[in-house]
Amino acid sequence: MPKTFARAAAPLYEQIRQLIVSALASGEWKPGDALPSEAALAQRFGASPGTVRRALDEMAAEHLVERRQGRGTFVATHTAPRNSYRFLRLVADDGATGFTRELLHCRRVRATAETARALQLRTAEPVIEVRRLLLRRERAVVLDDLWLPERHFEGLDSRLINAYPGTLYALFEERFGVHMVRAEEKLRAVAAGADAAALLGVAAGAPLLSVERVAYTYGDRPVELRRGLYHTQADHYLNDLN
Amino acid sequence: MPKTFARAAAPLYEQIRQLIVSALASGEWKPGDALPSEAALAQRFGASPGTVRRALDEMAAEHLVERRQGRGTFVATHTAPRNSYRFLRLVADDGATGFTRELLHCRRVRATAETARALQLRTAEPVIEVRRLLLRRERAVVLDDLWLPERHFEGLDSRLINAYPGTLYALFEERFGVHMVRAEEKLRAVAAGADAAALLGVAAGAPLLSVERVAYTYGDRPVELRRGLYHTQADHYLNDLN
DNA sequence: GAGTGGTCTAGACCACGTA
DNA sequence: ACGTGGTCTAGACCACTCA
Repeated sequence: MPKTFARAAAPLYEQIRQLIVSALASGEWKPGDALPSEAALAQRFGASPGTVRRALDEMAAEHLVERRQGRGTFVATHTAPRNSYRFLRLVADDGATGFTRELLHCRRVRATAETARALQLRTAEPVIEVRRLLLRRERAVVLDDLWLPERHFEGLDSRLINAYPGTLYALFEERFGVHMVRAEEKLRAVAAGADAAALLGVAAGAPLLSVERVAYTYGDRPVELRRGLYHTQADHYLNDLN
Repeated sequence: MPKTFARAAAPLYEQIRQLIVSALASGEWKPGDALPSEAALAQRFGASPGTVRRALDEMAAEHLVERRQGRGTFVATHTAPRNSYRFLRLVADDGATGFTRELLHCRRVRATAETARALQLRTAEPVIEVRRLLLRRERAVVLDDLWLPERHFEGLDSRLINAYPGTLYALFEERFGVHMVRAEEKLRAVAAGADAAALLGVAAGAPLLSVERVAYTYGDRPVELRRGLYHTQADHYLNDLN
């Protein structure tokens, strides 16, 4: 193998990582699928197994793939029960987890300037707006508003959401081939408006935790804007810093 | 017949990682110090350089050490400017960062039951209580209350805090040998009480972001409880999910 | 038993920082 | 020129899963 070539380029393991990410983005392997073995990938990319291993280890650390000894390397999926609430940091004070869902509406609207900016769309491009509640023990704790670019979610409607047993991200992945990879959240304390107060069963003006999320799919492309209002009376947003 | 033996030993790189952490905890190398080279550590632990490298890479991922090509591996320190706000996720909406500080008080008190539980102390053990403000552009945005076990922070007082130019965590590390490694935060939206409202310049009852933090030093030992109230009018708590 | 990822080793060479 | 970490390779052996 040639060893010396002007290296302004990324290291080989990083190039391989990006090639595998591209393959994931193109749908060559879908969430839940097994990737080829390390040896096969090494062959395909003309690198040593150790180098491919390093690329896969980094992807596992980013939750792009999941490695299971004796079985293989699998594309990460929101379908797996363990990943159901990967992006939802709200836990009950007593440690309870899990929610029931109540869809309020799902409709086609035009992107506001702000939504367009967050999703890198043009203003007034069609987006799908979803509003729903998350409940714990019959009590609403989260009011979520979502905006999704219609061109990635053609056909998404109330019937589809209500018929699907899993989480929204699992639905997006299964029905629309959009897998969420990471997200950025901005948190604030706000006073409840009249409508939110009514839906969450609190007084108008009560403090709520506002969570604005932009979620990204492969290649850092933003595909969801979400604004959540969390009622943090008996729940809290748990965050590990390191 | 499945062979079910007691417990498999941890892998060698993990054992080595723990040995190095113990050395850090014992103060063999202090924050900012250079560790011995990989080769020297390999010699010391009787392992191959590759195994030591893996241990160090994992420690670098946890921000326990910092690796610099050509220079060496260094114990992570809160003294470095880059780490000044490692645990403070509040950023201005315009992206500005950095604060000025105003100490309100620093005094010796007895641990409440709740504080004792968080810090794994006995109730009524002596702790040091610190209250301070963080300001951005002359405006108070954070009201912080801290509780520290006195046995780890003997001699901490207002004079010391006011005389020290860096962050509290840098002070703790330099003067008391307590280096913060990670933290857990619980976030809620709350209504401002009278005193907090006055200090932060908001109306009583205004929504504030409550941040309860427990910070840990080497070996997952809790050494600080902190309750922050963040005024999130022109600032937000930024969090990356992956 | 065959195939997978996990651990551990050994060594070559490169890039970087310092003296 | 030297010592450091960074990359890449090659191969042995172990642990786990499944047919």
